[in-house]
Amino acid sequence: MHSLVEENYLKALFALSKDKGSVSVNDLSKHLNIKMPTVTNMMKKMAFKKLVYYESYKPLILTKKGKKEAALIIRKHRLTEMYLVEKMGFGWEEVHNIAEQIEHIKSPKLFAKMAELLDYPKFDPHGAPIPDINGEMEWKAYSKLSECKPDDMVKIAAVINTTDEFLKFLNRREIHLGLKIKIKSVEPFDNSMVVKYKNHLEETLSNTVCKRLLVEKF
Amino acid sequence: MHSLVEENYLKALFALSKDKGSVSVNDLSKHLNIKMPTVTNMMKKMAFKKLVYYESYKPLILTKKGKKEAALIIRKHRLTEMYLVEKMGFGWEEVHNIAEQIEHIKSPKLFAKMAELLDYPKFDPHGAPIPDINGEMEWKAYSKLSECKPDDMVKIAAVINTTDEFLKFLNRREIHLGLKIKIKSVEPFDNSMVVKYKNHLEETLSNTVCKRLLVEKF
DNA sequence: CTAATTTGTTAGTTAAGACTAACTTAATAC
DNA sequence: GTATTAAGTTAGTCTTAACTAACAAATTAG
Ligand SMILES: [Mn+2]
Ligand SMILES: [Mn+2]
Ligand SMILES: [Mn+2]
Ligand SMILES: [Mn+2]
Repeated sequence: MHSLVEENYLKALFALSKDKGSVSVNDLSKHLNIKMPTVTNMMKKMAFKKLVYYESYKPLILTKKGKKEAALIIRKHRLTEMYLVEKMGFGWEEVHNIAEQIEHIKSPKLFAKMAELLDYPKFDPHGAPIPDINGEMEWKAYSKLSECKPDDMVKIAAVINTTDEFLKFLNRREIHLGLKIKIKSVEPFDNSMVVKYKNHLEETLSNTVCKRLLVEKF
Repeated sequence: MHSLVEENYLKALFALSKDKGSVSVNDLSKHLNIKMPTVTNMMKKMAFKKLVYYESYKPLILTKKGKKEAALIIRKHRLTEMYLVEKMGFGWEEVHNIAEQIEHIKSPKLFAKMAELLDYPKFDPHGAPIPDINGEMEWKAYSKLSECKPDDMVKIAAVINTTDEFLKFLNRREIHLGLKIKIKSVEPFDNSMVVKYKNHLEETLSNTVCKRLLVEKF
């Protein structure tokens, strides 16, 4: 088994390599708030464990094994978040920090039970996909709300770059997963949007907000 | 806050000082499976933090602060066990190892929620009392089944020195908390008991077993 | 009461995982 | 194409929490 520390490196590598497929020592260092020499050291250790490909001065790449183990930790994280929201009554803005700890619990049975009680959920409370027991996961082809046009009718499918503050902001605006939104207009100078939903007939959302909302058109 | 390691020392000190009120370095060392010099070192560190009274060659005594913090960890442990059994469908023999990990989670809200959902339980699945939010707890005046006499009618109130194996043994015999038992006879040479309960009309329980079962007479 | 045994302490070592300082390689700017 | 800046590595240090070996104190036995 891996230490809690290694597990957090794995998750960070996985998250950061989303697009390019590789990560720089610098990025990883910043993401984890750990100085670069410490990261270099840990990468050598994890390379020895076949979790990551490491060569001096080259980008870091997760091995197949590393990717799978990362995905399984993310599975535990997202199952936990879903469990806390669905079965214990937490708000979606409260669960990340608890899941950050519980994801390291060693008990396949606990997470199997969560999955069972939740009826094998496919998404976490923020709309992110929950990897299956083999670490397989795929993001659906969502668009960002910021890329939509006036008169588009969309449904909120996921929230990205979620901080507690951002989620509390959405709570105050009564914006949640599954919400149907109509785009009334887009301000050309700051790309903010005026949208309509439920009993909010004219709500303005900044581009910062719109870039963090993934939507499905319908 | 304290480290996971310190928390485990606190729990061990609390558990071992049940009777005498103090613990030897040797006992603590054996209980935690940690060599004596390591324990001595840790006691000095915890004495500095005012968790334990420590003087060379004297028995270890928890401070009021140490006792309270230990009790609050035990509260988290027992709430978790109760939650796993009552809300997630685990057997009483499956929950200890999970609780051993979850007791270290830093989230007052998680445990507040468990307590609320369980309707502020007073006992864990093994009959042990759950300390309140101030770390207060008291064992009721139970007797050991081994100390009962023929023809006594008793109710199983708690199980002590619980190992998974012992609990599985009780499962096979259909012995559980709340079960009403009649003592038919006691074998004088090995103190084993012949008892009657439910549809078990003549079950023999060894003294080892009877010493681990706490009962209420009625 | 002394001897043997058990218990406890001191000193020194180790591994994990962090850090800083100094140096090297790679990337970017001019 | 050299100079500057940014990124990455090496070497050495620190803290936590473990260990062993050696010694000292306390307890128990005869
Ligand atoms: Mn999360
Ligand atoms: Mn984590
Ligand atoms: Mn337990
Ligand atoms: Mn524990």
